[in-house]
Amino acid sequence: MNEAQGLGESLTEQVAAQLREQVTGGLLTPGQRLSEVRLAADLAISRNTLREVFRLLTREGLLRHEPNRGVFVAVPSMASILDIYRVRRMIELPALAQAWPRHPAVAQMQAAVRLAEDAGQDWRVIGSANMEFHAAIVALTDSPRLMGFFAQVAAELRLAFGLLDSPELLHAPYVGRNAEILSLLQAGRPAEAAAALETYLGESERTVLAAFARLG
Amino acid sequence: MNEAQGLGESLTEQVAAQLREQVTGGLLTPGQRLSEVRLAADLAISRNTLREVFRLLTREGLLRHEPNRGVFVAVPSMASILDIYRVRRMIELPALAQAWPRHPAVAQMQAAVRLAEDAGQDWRVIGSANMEFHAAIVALTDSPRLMGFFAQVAAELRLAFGLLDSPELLHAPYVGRNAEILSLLQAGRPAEAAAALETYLGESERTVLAAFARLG
DNA sequence: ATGCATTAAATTGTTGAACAATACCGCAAG
DNA sequence: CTTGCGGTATTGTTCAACAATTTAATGCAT
Repeated sequence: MNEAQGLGESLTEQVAAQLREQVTGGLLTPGQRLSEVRLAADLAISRNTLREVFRLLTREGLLRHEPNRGVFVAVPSMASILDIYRVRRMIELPALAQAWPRHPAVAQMQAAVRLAEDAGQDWRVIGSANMEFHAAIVALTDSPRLMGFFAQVAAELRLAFGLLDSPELLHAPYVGRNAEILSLLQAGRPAEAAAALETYLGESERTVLAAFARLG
Repeated sequence: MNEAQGLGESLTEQVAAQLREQVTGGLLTPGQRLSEVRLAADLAISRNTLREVFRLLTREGLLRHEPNRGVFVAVPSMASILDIYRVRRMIELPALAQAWPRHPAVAQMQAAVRLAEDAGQDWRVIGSANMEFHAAIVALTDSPRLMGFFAQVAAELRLAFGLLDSPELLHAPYVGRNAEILSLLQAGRPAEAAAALETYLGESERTVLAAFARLG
């Protein structure tokens, strides 16, 4: 079990990234139970290593661990979505309002906008680019802790998105807004950019909650 | 290895709590290397279980993991302290400013204040009570994500405190301020309470940074 | 002595098997 | 229909082994 080792990264972290992708990408259904023996066999790793991965992703909030019962894909609730958007406001708004318009992360924001604009109808790429845009906003703070925390929360949100029916409606309307926020920031008007982001988040939250309520 | 099982909690989490306490309590020196075989023997657990614990605490920021070299107790830097206080401001100030004066967490705040007042000269208890006070402030938000994030950051800060020489100076001056903040909140003046907390955090940060600079 | 390549020892990374402890499931009895 | 009981599957934890890598030691040439 040592063929395609990804240079420096331990197997545990590789598999963690892989599983993270599968969970947030919707390949694994929320609530689904993950059998240790079966999943270990599927991933071609040992059960012990898989348990290390489980501990990682459980702390990230993507998996839920019930003692002596197993681990399950976390199932997003209305409360968790409300909480996530609250955290996003608390982090993203000050980050943007206090931003230095020539911060390196602005380039990341621009790259994410371009990526979304050139993505055509591929909502998967659009969604990913959208999240990169907001991660770049948080990167404006130069705070490793905020960036890590946001990445975690963003992963949880992606998990919730995967539960909804029409994902294109959740991302597509916002690529234009991202571009607007970016140009406001580049024009040296961070306060207005933050204001635009606030309405953005409000609408996004409403959309997500509505789509969520439509499921029961 | 199944004598004093702590009712429901898995052994991994028990040991994680134990190690967390040892790290934040200063029993383990920052930078110190933690040998898997030796520590596993000391804790009377298997190496595999210990590795699960390592993964937990590494993600919490208390340990650092260098591939193929081992795990070390994280060593706080000036940058990390600055970052931590920035996060604290961002979380605690809005939490207090928007607080409902009759929120259940107010009781926790009060309990922490009393505990500190009755602690005499035991700076260990005072420091612990102080942290509980601020955790209670975050609990005012009813946000599980913010609470978890704060707990993590607070643990990192305790780790940094352990590095400093006169810990009583870091906590003792602030028990009075905590009481003041609490009474302002109970009096229905959360804005003023938040303002008091802001000066509190500013002074505390300056004190910590000064003590830290005194080490090199 | 100093610098450097090579070998040996120690440690981490990962696996597989084993067993205990717990939860799950079907079935019989009341 | 519920309760109690056993059998089975799964998780929790340990142990022993080996591969891979780092660290230390050794010896040699300068």
